[in-house]
Amino acid sequence: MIRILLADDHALVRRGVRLILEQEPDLCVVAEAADGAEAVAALRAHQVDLAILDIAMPVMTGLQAAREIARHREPPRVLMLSMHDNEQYFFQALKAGASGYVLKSVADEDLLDAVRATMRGDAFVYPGAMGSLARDYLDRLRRGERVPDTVLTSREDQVLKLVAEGRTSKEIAEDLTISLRTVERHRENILAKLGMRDRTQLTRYAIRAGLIEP
Amino acid sequence: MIRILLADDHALVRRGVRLILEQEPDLCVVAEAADGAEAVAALRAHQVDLAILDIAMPVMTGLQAAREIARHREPPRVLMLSMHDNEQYFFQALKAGASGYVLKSVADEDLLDAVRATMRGDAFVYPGAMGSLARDYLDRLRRGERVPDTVLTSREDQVLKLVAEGRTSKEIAEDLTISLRTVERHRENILAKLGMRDRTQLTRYAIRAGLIEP
DNA sequence: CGACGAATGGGGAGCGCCACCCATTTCGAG
DNA sequence: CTCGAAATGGGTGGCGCTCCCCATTCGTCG
Repeated sequence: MIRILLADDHALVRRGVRLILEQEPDLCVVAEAADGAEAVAALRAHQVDLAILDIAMPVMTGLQAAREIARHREPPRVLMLSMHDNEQYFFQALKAGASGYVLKSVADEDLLDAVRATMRGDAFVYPGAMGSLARDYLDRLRRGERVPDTVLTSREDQVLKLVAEGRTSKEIAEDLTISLRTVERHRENILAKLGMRDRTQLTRYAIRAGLIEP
Repeated sequence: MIRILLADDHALVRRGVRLILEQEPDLCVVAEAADGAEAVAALRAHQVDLAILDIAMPVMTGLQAAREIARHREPPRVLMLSMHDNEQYFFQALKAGASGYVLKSVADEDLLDAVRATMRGDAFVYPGAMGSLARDYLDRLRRGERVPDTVLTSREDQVLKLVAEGRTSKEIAEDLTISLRTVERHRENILAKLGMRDRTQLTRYAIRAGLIEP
């Protein structure tokens, strides 16, 4: 019997996925959560074998929750649920310690396959239409190549979130109690790392990355 | 027997909502669609009493599909499914001829209630946590007051889309072969109408409105 | 017809954003 | 211990964005 924690901010989606999962006799959803913080809390209250986390959730995103969960003594497996076939997400899920990455656009059989593959201990699972960048990445991993780490630092993530929310550099500097120049420095580094040129692209990226809600 | 068309770009969500609906003996999902264009096409092929449309879909959004459907001779009822409790969406759904507006964050019973209320011919339905602005709006409608039309013009929509994609005013002016000053004029009007102050907020709005993908 | 909104265009002021240059401190990995 | 990466801070210049002012030409609706 596989005990599952299901986290998604939309009750309707949660209910639907639960019905899909519980059509299988050996799968049982023992807890639900509407955001990342609830998910982490639920893990303390319930014995869970597998956590299925939506990426885009308020309060704490699925990615943040996965990082938190990975620090436990006996962490459950983690399957990330995502809206879009986005490579940045995929990389971050990988780094956050997830065992799989499933798109909401896949069929229900693919979700069930991913659940079983993950519980068997298979390597990183990504069923359905796999993006070419993601496939390249997994191929290179299997060949033992190391890949450049393009992910932002935690401070840059923090600044990016505020930028994408529409705050000005001055406001961000006051929030973080650092100099205006340092905020602008972080912004420059973020733009350069992501190959972008202005705030609007950062906003869309932050939404894709689950840092903010649309 | 109520025959339902279900349109959502995520197969997993579609499957889940279908399971919720078909727990009721008198509800039957006779067709599914992954975008607005498919939904409109499916209506020609099937006899449908109720169309449940997700707002955010590729190719053609649920709002565009609803406007299209409203032009039919005997249009089915339309229930909009939305991710967020956003007033702009709500207004647009109303104008597009929808009979109801249901948040994905509501419980499954609320969805079923909305389906039945809509089929009974009840006025605009909005179960669950209703935003204060939306409630005001419906109250004023019931009292017969007329409300100001805050929706953007088609030209403004066009400019907004390009702004949200990160194009500069100069680039937009070249695209639309109009003056730089006219583009800036449109931008000012858009910001004023929506009560926003910069491009990042416009980007998030455009994503919520389904004008662009994240 | 007259009024109003939509679309078009212009000038100017102020500030935020982004790109380029420079630096120091701290901390962890090799 | 040394080297690099992360975080901190400074200066300068150009251009984009936003907010004021102004205008004309169309439609449409009462």
